[in-house]
Amino acid sequence: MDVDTRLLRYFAAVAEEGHLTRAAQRLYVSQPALTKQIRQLEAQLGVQLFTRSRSGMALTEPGRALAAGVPGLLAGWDEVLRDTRGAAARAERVLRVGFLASAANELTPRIIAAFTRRRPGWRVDMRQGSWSEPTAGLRDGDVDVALLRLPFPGQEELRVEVLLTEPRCVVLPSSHPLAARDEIAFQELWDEPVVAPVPETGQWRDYWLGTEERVGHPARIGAVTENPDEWLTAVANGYGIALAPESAARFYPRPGITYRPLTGISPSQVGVVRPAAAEADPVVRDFVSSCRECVTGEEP
Amino acid sequence: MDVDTRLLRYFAAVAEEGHLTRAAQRLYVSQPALTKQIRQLEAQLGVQLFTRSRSGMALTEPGRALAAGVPGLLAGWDEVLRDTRGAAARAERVLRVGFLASAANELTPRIIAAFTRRRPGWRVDMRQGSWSEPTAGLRDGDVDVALLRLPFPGQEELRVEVLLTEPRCVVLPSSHPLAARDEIAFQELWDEPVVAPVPETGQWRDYWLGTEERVGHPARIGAVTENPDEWLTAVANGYGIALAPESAARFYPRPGITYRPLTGISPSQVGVVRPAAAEADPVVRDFVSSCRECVTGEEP
DNA sequence: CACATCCATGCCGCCAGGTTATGAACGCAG
DNA sequence: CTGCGTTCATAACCTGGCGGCATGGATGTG
Repeated sequence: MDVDTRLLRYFAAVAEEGHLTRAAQRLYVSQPALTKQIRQLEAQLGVQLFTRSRSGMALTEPGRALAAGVPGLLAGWDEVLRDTRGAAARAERVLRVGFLASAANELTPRIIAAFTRRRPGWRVDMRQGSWSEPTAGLRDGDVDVALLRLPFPGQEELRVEVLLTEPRCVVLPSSHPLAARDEIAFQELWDEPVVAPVPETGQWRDYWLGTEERVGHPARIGAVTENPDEWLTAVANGYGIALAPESAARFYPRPGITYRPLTGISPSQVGVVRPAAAEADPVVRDFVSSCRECVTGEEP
Repeated sequence: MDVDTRLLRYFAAVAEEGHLTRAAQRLYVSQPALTKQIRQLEAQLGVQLFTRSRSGMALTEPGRALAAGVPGLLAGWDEVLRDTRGAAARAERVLRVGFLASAANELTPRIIAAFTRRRPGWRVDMRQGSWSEPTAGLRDGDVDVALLRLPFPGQEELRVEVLLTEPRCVVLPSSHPLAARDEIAFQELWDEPVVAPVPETGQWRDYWLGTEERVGHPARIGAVTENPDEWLTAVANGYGIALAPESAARFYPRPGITYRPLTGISPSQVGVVRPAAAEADPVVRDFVSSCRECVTGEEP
């Protein structure tokens, strides 16, 4: 018997949530669509998977059996998918490099140039991840190596090598009173609402909220954003201020946005990150070497 | 990314066959349909899986990666499916009993009655398997226990208990010269074409061709059939003769068909069969006990 | 008793998969 | 060289299924 993995995901969602309605909104489909799908799954299997009631959908015994197996199947499929895509990238001589916002700043093109010198015929694919995925796809095998700002969650199980350090500054709406100042102390911003990344980013979020430097004074969240564009727009619209690396002033200038130097806050670091397993991959090693080469002296 | 397992089966077939056209006929779909599906799979993955040429479809490197993973996924799904159906059967108090043709003859209803006495509230589901599946679904987990004629392929890894033994006879078209005889020696039939089961049945097929008793004189196959109906029809139409258990004369009488006693051939045995793992299942044990009870004396 | 919250149903538009028929490229035999 | 058979690709068409909206029915709650 054949099924679509989508149908399995539907089933898993309903099994987890215990409610058609809630599962439906989590899956971004209408509730009737889910009703139909689940009923069809039951019909195809010839098995009743749920007992319906006013208070939701409860798994039956065979439903539990299916629910026990489905996550493993989906994980297996995702893994095969990644392996296939990885093989395709290698076969096409593509190195997939993940990053979140500005990657390694002005260093980035130099790194790519150095890598291309080492590996003629290879191409570098720069892939910007969303902030809800703090490793830019590295943990899921969607990229081979990543340029990330530290710290980020899951950092411990990955190989990290710091490339550069730069001060953090503050992003203000140009209309903000402090925007006129030449330099600002972080403490002056403690009561300002902050435009923050999504909660999944864990310590990365804390870092950009300046939690450590607030010594217990909690940050007030003014808006939650998924990527640099949303983030700048939110600041420009006055939802709050934000911390940023100094280079953001060069990479993300924008009308209505003002960057100002900040004191009383630690600098930001950018590192090159790869899974421990990739240590054996000569192409990844070459990329890391290229990063090192661009950092250590030999400036143009 | 989502896929239908059907699509994965398509891919696996093409990968194995190396030809779109051949895979298409193996899958019973048209070649254009396969073309479209495979191209769509490639498009969804963003990966070229095959290199096309006049002489077929050859896997690319990423194609090989996918081909390596897909069989495991499909096997995993089939297993989850079986577990779910098995759980459903247990939950509904259904014991699924497989058989191929006549099961345990007149004993069958008595066995079911005895089982129902031991397990009130349980229902027995008798499932006739096709001859291309010699264990009637036992090996695939489609049934919990089976009533089968011995020997059959794969017998060694299953628990078998002989229930009854009965002579084998011959099935002839009524118009056959030998149909007039009261008793026939097997040797007289050596040159007759035989209506045989499909080749997958292995030693089961050999047994019903009488290979052992032919001492090297090979059987001539007159027709290949999948189930009792096809088999009797083939005999009635004169495609050949066939061996059968004596009870077939009672269970499968049919105009144009004559059963005659046979000498010079070993008798047939029926056994109750279950996987070693089912030894722990009290319901299966009760069924086996019921079989034993009906065999040992205590006739009505 | 009205209301909120479940899931189920009916209707409709659209897309994806299948089929048949046909085309294009190539190898092979006469 | 030419016709035939093989391969995969393309085009036109039909249908079934999926998803969306609106609504209904059952059940507990203020």
